Amino acid sequence: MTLGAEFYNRPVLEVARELIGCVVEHEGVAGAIVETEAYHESEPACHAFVGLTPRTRPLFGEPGVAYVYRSYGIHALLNAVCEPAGVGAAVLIRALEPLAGIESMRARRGRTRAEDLCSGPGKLTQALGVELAQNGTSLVDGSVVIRRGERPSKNPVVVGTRIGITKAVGLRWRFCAANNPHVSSPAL
DNA sequence: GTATGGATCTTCT
DNA sequence: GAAGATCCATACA
Repeated sequence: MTLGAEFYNRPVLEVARELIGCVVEHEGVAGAIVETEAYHESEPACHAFVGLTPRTRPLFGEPGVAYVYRSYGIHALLNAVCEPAGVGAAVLIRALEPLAGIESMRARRGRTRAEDLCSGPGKLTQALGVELAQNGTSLVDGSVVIRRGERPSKNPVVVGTRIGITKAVGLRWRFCAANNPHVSSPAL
């Protein structure tokens, strides 16, 4: 059961919280989301804050679409576009707990420990095989899909401050599964 | 165990 | 030309 576009067509903070425990899948490789961050055009840490550019165009597009961009020249970061078309908002997927296709993840990552496969936004895209080519593709019926998790209420969610940014540092817009070894960094 | 620098792309100054 | 929503290998304590 994949999440429909209506799931993403809501306030980005709600979507970010509810994505915890959901499953991301790409070409048979899958992982449960254990950490997300919300970004919205109303705050300066969001790429959409500067307005619509060729790079940020997917952020302002239809909800339920993937926004993949390159960070620090090397890493691809995976976001899920939220809120109605015209509003620049997205949820950054920061960490996964490996569920399926773990051997593929290991082969792509060159790591063996499960905690090293998806415990960071640049790592999980590499583990899943997601690249800039997926930018703008649908998360509802595209090659990368997000579906409802099998363990709905078993994931207590902790709120914290976002990581690796210099603007709007104080907003507590990071959500992660409590006591999960696969998060990139424990919440405050 | 902590610290530092390299990789390398898009955008803005 | 510099900085950024990062990760990893290497160098030292």
